[in-house]
Amino acid sequence: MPATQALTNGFAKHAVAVDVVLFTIQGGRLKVLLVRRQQAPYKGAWSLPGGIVGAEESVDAAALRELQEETTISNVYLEQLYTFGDTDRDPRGRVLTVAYYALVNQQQLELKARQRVSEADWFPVRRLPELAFDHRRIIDYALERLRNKINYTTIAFQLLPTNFTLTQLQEAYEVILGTRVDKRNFRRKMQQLGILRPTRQFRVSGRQRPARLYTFTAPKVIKLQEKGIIVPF
Amino acid sequence: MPATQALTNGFAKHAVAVDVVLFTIQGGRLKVLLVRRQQAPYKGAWSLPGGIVGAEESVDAAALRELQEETTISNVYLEQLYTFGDTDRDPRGRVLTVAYYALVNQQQLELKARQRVSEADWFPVRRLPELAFDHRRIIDYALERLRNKINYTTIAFQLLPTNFTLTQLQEAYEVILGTRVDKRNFRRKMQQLGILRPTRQFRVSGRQRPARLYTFTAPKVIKLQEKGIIVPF
DNA sequence: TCAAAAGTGTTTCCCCTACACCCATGG
DNA sequence: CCATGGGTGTAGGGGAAACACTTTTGA
Repeated sequence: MPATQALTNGFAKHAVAVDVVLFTIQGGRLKVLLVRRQQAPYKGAWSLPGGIVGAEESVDAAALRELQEETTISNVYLEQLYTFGDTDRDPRGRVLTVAYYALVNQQQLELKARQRVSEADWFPVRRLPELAFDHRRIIDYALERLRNKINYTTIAFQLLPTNFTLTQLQEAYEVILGTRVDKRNFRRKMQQLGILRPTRQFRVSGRQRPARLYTFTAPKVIKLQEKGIIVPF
Repeated sequence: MPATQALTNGFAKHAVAVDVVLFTIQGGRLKVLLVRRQQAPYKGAWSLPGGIVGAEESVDAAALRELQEETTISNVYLEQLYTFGDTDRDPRGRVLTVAYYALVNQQQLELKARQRVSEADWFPVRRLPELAFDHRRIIDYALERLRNKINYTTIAFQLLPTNFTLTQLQEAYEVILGTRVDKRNFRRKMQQLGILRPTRQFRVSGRQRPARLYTFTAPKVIKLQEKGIIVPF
């Protein structure tokens, strides 16, 4: 018997799923992508995009695959959240799920709408419909993680286009934290962090003064170990 | 066909394990519990306590069970860490593992030694032996989580006996963070947090002035949302 | 000229930090 | 009386918070 078989015989095996909480900011609200279930249980209910992990597929790869089945987005920020392993999560029987969350910006979103097959839509996190399984709990958990992490990392930039105004950036923080932020303090702190580069472009919207566009200099999401915490203002 | 069967037929199923990083403080060092593997692969190598999740067992319950197979500890602080889902972690084939970490104090430890069957021992996190699988990585991850979380929660108390001196508490922080801490600042900050209650007891050790014993007032691990961050001093 | 958002500095206060000596006890 | 850890206060600096007016543009 090959060594490969030693463990896989005689031990319990489990159905393992992935579920992805995909966040974006749209119309000044934080939203999540939900898909309508085509089969029982919870047929017709809204649920998180997700599915079963393949036999020879890594869990991370499965999460990415599910995301790409629902969208045409690439280069998404995707992070593992938590594994929900209670025995009674799924009425059909024992299904573990490894939850992820992901962040995209509206530019990336435009691509998506054309390609969708099954019904999917964006819902404000403060106005969620009834959800299948324990997906409401998973979203709550994702939101908590996002709120914490925005304070000491640069994930907020994942929700913005490549070029953005400082007001857009501030709105991202406000929408996620659910609080107002002082404009002058916010701008000073952001500029002190040294992760913004001003461009020579401006964004005109209506009849106000045009706003300067900035880009994010760091190539990836980074941890801010300086005291550059954003939270209370 | 009952609904229970709908999903469990025709889909990939996976072996799912739990692994637990059990920390304690002993002799002024942060240590983890390791057990010697009895079978191939990695036979004879040190590894984290852990095992396969049963068919009808929740993942949390499995982690707790593994802990109790190795120790007689109850009321342990146990927290899920991360799910390692690469396809090549285990040479026998595909095995997912859900990693946990746990914290115990020396009082609880004394109970343990009598009951152990298989070989197990405590190793300083800075002097780990060669480890089976990707367990080294799991320990590193657990340590990182612990170092972060000690700054904004009260988990450090899980490593101390019910009554402890302020010096013991400070040593716990120093051992975990790997840095020295200013005694006066530490004591002031801890007392300001309002989570310590002085007892009327003192601990005598040798020929010095006896140290007052304190207890932790909060019933559970709590988040410190005040600015009571502990880190830099 | 008006509406609407962009952009900009200063002061106050509190918290973090650095730092050194006396106390109580057992041997 | 001496060695050992227990226990205590203060002064200075820096970052966070509060706060309001001018600028630029299109209509």
